Amino acid sequence: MSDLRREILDRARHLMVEDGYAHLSMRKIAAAVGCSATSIYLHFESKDALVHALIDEGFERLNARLQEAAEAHADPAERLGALARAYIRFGLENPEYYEVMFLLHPERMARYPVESYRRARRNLELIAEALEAGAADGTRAAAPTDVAAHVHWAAMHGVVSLLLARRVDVRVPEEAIVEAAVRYATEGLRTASVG
Amino acid sequence: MSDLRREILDRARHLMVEDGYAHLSMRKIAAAVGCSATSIYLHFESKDALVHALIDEGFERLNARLQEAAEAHADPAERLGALARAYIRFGLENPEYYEVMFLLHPERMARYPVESYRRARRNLELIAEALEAGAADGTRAAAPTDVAAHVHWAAMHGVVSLLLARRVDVRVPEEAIVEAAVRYATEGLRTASVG
Amino acid sequence: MSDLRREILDRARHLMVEDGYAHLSMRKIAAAVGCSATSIYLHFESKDALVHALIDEGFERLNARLQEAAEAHADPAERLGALARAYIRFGLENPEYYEVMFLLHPERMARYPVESYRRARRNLELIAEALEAGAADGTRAAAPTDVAAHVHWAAMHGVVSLLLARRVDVRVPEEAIVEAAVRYATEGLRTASVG
Amino acid sequence: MSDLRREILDRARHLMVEDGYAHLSMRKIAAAVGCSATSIYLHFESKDALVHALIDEGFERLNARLQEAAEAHADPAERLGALARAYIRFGLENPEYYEVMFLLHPERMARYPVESYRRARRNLELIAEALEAGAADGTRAAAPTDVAAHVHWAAMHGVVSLLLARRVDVRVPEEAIVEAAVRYATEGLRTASVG
DNA sequence: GATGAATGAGCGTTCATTCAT
DNA sequence: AATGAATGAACGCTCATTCAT
Repeated sequence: MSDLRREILDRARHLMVEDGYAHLSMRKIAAAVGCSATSIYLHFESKDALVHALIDEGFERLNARLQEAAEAHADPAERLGALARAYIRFGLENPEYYEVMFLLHPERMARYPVESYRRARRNLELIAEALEAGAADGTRAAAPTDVAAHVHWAAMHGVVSLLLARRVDVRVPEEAIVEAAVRYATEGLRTASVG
Repeated sequence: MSDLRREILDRARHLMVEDGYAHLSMRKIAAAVGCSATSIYLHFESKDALVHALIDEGFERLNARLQEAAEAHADPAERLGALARAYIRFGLENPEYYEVMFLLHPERMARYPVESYRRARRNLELIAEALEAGAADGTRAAAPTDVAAHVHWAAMHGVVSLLLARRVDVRVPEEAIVEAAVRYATEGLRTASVG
Repeated sequence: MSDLRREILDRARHLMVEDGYAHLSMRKIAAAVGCSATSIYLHFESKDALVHALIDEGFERLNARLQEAAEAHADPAERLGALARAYIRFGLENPEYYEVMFLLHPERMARYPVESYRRARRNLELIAEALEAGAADGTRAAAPTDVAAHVHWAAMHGVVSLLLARRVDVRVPEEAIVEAAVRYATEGLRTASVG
Repeated sequence: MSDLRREILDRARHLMVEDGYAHLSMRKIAAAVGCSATSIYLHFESKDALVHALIDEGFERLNARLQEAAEAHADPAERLGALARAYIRFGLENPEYYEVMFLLHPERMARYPVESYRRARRNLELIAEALEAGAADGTRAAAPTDVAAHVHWAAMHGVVSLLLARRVDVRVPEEAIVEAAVRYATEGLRTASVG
């Protein structure tokens, strides 16, 4: 992959977290990179394509983190907690990726390649697998794990997106919320929670 | 309130859910309403003012729903569940309001009157009060309720925003996710969950 | 003349000196007056007509000042000096009038009634008469007084417009320039100056 | 310098003298040039920047003319006359430049680079130097030359601006006025005129 | 592989003016 | 005598994109 392509992606990410997706423009990226706006088109078919590339990268990185977390813990409950923590951490540490990964509605994103979304789904599967492991060893009720996995994910996503959007009262320490959310996810999905 | 003003707000809301905030423009609103772009300025000082009016309306409606839910249940746990259900329902039934209320970063929204944000905070207080009532009657551990309230809110918000963004696999029934999330919120915030 | 009409003219004048002619707008005048923009049209056919009314008023007032100055001095040289001083003073004390009276090119001012310009010409005649009186009593060479009158006028106009436009170095005292210009006009038009 | 940039400047100048600064718009310039409005922004950062470029050019040309006039005459009185004539000629021959250079109020012109105004001041210095030379050789009283220089300038400026604004009766020959003004300036600033 | 020049569409906003009441 | 509602035209400016070089 060309250096310029790499540079463009990085600058675009940073611009996005600074000014927001709405204010991301080809000109500004070019100016930040130090090349002409035209040059970007040598590496990306369009602005959409560039954004899609960022989303892809984001999912790849998130996947790696979750995979790592999952593999580090054999115990289903621990694994679930580790997944939750890894997810939130990723979001908070990579706001540039997170925003573009989840704040855009797919239907509004002209022709986003389906294949990329498949990767997104892989994250859910990691959660679902942990839940199933829990069901298998009896620490967790057998239940529709796909539903539970979505709820788990939603809880994590909610924390990340409220924090990133600065919707949380600054007097409430971020770390406390994260830890409570992780515990919440771990405990909340226990036996009783999914019918 | 003039008919046109009402019409503008309604069309703007609908356009927002169709095209997203990013693509909302005065001209498009005018076209949808069937008036000139200039006419909008007879009712709203600026585009920002129009959006703020929508946000205000949204918070007012959400508030009403939550208040109603809270008042309908004396039992803290039930009240918490009712709040969760009301919140999610509101979001899913009013995607137009929800998007503009919660998906915009406040810092990027230029001069949104502080007073309106106070109303937003009122929602959180309703949750916090239910949690405190639970702590008082012993069904719930005494704990920093502000943290717990945020986590509760985040879980609901996560469900709403993933569903609105069509991030959830269509084969998983929406209703199942909502119900699981509500139960999850009710149970998950029990004694053990917040240290 | 109706009170509102008077009020409109006055506010318009003041707005003009504050924001400049370019930024004078019917809305702003209306807001300053405290009436609706539409109401202005009950008293003035158009924005141009309003501006023309201001110009008329301005010339009327300037005329009065010059007439007064001319009548106060029998000696031609003194009269000339008095006219110069009166002219400059008028300009500096009534920047609102002066700007609109002289900074607009007549050809750019849709249909300005010729009759008003006749009043403008009367000012020149006052100067010309003083010059002719000087020629008659021998203190001044017989010469084309219309040319001399224009030059006299131009010198005064130059001082006023540079001062109003803040083109003059602030370290040079305004009063010194005015006095020098008056003396200049009085002396400079002596015998030798006009061939 | 690109051809288009040159073309834009030229057309803008001509439009300004036809319609006045107030009616100068990017779209009109573009239409006159035969390019899109957007293209102008490839050569000028903003409308202000374009106007500033015109002002700069204007001062450069005026400076050259005055410098040339000053250098052509050793005798102070002659030099003063030559400066006056050169100034007036420049104004009458370059109404487009003159308007933008002197008819705009600097305070209303948003961030005009100070450095450019320094060049404007250089013109005044040329006059002041001639006056001082006159004082030195005794043909002129020692006196505050800055005041006298401003008055001299004002007289020339008055002639130019009245003529450009077509304020002068067409029956009075322009050439006669110019010559009288030059003579006036030369003589009028003699010994007696500045105390 | 890289660029400068160019553009049509669109943006939020302001304007003078008209018209029904 | 006065107004609120309405509008078409225009404003300066930014955008993603194309094309010849």
